[in-house]
Amino acid sequence: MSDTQLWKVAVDAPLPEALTYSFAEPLRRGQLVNVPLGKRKTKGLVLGPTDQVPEFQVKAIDSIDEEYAPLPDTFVKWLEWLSSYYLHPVGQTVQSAFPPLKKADKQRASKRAPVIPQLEADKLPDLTPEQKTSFEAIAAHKGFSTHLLFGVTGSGKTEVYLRLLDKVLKEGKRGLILVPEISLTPQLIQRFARRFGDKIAALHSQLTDRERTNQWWDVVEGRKSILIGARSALFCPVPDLGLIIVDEEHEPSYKQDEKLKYNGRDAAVMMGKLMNCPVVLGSATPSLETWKNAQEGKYHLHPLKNRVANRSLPDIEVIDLRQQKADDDQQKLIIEKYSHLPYWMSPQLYERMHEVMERGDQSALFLNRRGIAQMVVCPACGHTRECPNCDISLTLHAGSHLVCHYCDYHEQMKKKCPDCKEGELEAVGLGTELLESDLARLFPGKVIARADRDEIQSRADLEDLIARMESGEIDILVGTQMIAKGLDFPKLKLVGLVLADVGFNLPDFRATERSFQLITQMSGRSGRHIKEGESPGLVIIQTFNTEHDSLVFARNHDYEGFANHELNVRGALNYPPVGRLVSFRIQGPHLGKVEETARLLARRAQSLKTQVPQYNLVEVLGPAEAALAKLRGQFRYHLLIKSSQASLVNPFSRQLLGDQEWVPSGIKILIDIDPMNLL
DNA sequence: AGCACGCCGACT
DNA sequence: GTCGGCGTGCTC
Repeated sequence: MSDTQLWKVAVDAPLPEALTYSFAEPLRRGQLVNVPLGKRKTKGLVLGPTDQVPEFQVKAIDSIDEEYAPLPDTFVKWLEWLSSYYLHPVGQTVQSAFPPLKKADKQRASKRAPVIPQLEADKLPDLTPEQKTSFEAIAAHKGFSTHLLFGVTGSGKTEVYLRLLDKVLKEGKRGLILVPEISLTPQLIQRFARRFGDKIAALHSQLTDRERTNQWWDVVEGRKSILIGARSALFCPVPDLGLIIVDEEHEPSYKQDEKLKYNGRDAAVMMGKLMNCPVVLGSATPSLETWKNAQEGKYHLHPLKNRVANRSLPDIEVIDLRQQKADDDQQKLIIEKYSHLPYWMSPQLYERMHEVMERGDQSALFLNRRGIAQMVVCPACGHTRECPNCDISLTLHAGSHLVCHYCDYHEQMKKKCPDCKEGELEAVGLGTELLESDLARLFPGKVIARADRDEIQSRADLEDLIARMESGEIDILVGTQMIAKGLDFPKLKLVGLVLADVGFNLPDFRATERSFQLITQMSGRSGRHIKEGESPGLVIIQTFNTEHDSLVFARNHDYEGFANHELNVRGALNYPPVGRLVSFRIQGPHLGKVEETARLLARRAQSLKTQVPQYNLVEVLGPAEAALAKLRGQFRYHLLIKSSQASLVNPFSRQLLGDQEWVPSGIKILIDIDPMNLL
């Protein structure tokens, strides 16, 4: 071997570490190179030179990929942090930093609408005093600092973002704004396009590979100075980054739940730190993680307490669904009068819907369950139809279709119970499809639309629905939480949560937080355009548990009260954000082997605890069958690692997994650092 | 992730 | 006999 330099290269393969290659010519960290790997060729990212001469035969890098200039050092650092923090193979982490196709050599005319529309410039609205204060306080920061823009819905957070971006642009820097995929609608992009014209680029899941590639180059080569996108937009190396904004920072969808299980919000804060620029997190219902950081002074808090134009918050009315006893004659009369209502519709909700529609306004009903019924049960033997691949009951849809909501398995519902062959299967439960058909009966002649994953499959479907809501064609909208977020309809004056309990009882320590957020978001949909003097919008929440923590605080619009209360609850058990959590999932096609490996993992964890003194602050929970014990033919077990000492969980998890040579074949172990979903 | 090797069932 | 099914193992 000659004295050619050795390099650490992160190759595109699921290897825990970078591999060592030689190259006779000069090379730079961040450069994409072509390397041989086994019998094939692949791409790799140069992480840096190394002096360590390995005992095996080192291969040479084939060539430099001339298409890409080396990625900036801070950006490579960010990729390395992602890989090490989330325990994901470094080679597969760095691949996301490149566009899917080769650079286009000439612009070809596309039949698709442009990614960013050309629009007339907007004139600047005046800032409210609160907006002005927040803007100035954030704008005073040049280097890394994290800000929580805590603004109730309708308080004008977006206008603050726009002003901050405008300032950053005037300083010759670039801005990156992350939004949840679901709210990355043409309306939002239009709003940015009206302010910043052709300086905008966008990256989201609806783009073709060619559009994505072109947007990437537009940003990287500086033709566009603001990038707006879903969490994956973080992987576009924006030059001269001066500001990162994460809108709706509490959204669970910022967490990727496969492959590299990163949280876009946390990764954005780390990027701000490495790029030395401010990060603004915006929310009406901040995650407890962010709220805690703001309370402790790690993040700067900027409250926006008032809605613009002094629109008042809607009234929240909680309806107790527990059956009322007919004690007296008057009660009997009332029960008699409303006996035609389905059990899920309270007389109060029914009357309010009538009132709203008589005024020509719209109502919307939410229920976080699709279909007609959660399950079909045989009344004779108690048999429920379950998915053959997943441990979950099949949901009844129109046309007697039974569907698995996890793997999309379909079957036709049989009349007779397939188990005892005697009873006739009965539908139990409630779903959006059932609401829709009941409503059609209760409000004949009214236009009812449904918005759930079955009905709204593409962006075009959603666009169409939005247009029909805006034009006032639709009287009643029924949907899952798909429509709880971000939508803004002037004539929507009543929002109903049909059964709040669906969210209360999920097997997840964040269930109460999620409920609070959902209720608050829903209230944000109602009466956004009330004029001075008009009565405020109305929110009706139906529940069997009127005293649930999330309701008690949400009905008073008391986020701070809720957050402080919930932080105490979490702290008592060291749950995040007070403690840290890592979830290990053990899965495979044979139950016995999965169980055995889960127990082996737990034994390794217990023995690791005794080897390092500080690890007595680490709790090992489980192993236990996962809440979703079987999914797509794979049995699943969980092991949870919890600690009050945040810095311990990552090294503990890394050591626990070790070289993975102890893992038997046919078993996969998936690690989720800071999990959002414990199913 | 690929791409090999390797060891059993049904094919011209 | 051998073509190919996908379980198992390795990649500087």
